[in-house]
Amino acid sequence: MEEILRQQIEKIVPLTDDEFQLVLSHFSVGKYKKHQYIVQQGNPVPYVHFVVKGLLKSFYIDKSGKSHILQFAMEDWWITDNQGFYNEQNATLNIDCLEDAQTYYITLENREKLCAELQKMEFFFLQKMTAGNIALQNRILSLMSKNSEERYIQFIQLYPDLIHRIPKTLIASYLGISRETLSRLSH
Amino acid sequence: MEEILRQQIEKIVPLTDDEFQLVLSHFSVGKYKKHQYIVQQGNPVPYVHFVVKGLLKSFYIDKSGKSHILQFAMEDWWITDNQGFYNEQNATLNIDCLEDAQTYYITLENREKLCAELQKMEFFFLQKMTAGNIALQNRILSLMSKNSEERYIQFIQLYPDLIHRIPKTLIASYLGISRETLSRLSH
DNA sequence: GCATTAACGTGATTTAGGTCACAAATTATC
DNA sequence: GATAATTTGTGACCTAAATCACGTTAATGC
Repeated sequence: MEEILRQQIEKIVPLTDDEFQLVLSHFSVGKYKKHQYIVQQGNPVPYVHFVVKGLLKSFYIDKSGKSHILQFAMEDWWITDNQGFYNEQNATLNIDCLEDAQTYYITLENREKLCAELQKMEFFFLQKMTAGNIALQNRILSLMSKNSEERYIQFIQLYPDLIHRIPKTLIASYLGISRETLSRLSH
Repeated sequence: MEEILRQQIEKIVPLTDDEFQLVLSHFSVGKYKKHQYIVQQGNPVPYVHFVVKGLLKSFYIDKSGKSHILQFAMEDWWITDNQGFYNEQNATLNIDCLEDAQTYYITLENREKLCAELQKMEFFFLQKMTAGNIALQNRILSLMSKNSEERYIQFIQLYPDLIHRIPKTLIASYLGISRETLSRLSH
């Protein structure tokens, strides 16, 4: 399982065995069951999670009670409520497990410590954050410029693996359309 | 003008005079006129710009020819086509000036050099990128959970300064609604 | 293995917002 | 300062997608 984290980091910066052990020592392992919440609206957000097994989603519940999925996270993905975590505020999002899951998680303090001890990790996080920005900007443009069907097709292209692991209802919620509309699209 | 850049950085990391001179030496100054393009779809994106004067917008033109505004940038804001700049690809966005503008701009190479020479600048860029992520995620949730009127009200709250500098047509394009709908909202 | 819950499909109806068209008002530009 | 260009408002009409309401099928949990 550790290997997944190591490979994820080494896609961006090479690590010696010792360095990876140092990295690892700043993380903890968490195991969660399907339906379990790891972040809840209104509560603190102590960790960022790197998923090594399973599938999670982060979502926002609006004032009318409707739920909107911001992110899915499967193996090799990071997930947290960014606003809560980085600004040390209470969560505005919820995160729960769609499948039994295992993560490596880290606190803000340990993340900063790690970056101070191993400069290249700061570069790693900057690269990840940059890639995240690009993806988010593309999602915004997609929401603004594409209709339901185009967004669904794009989702299939971007995340072919997820289609078979996630109920259509949740994909609809991620795409910002109703489950009925999505049902009528998918032929 | 330099002072705006310095203050922007010092909001996050303190700098000595020498350090700031080092920072500054990696940037160049650009002056642009209203309607001038500084990034164009299909061309390389050599710089990130820090705006010290004026107002710019980045926008995407979809396949049906409609334009969607991704970002405005006035004094104290950063702007580029992230995907083009960081991945060294051709631009998918356009950036032009809504007012005569002046920026400090930096290449990817100089940015990396600067981070290597002055570690705290990497921390600075990471903080900025993180704040950007949070803002983008909120915008996505806003697009998914709020109607036109709510998004317009939110825009006014977030960017009260911009309301009087930007035609409503462009605000509509930023919010993802038609100018006619916005016109009917604003009483 | 059965009961409960969640997922999915589909019709009928509603609605927020888009599109088209035109006129008035405001702002740039030479 | 006159002319052109842009911005704004508003009516009439249209449409993509939401909502409501069923029934059916597939998972899931004990």
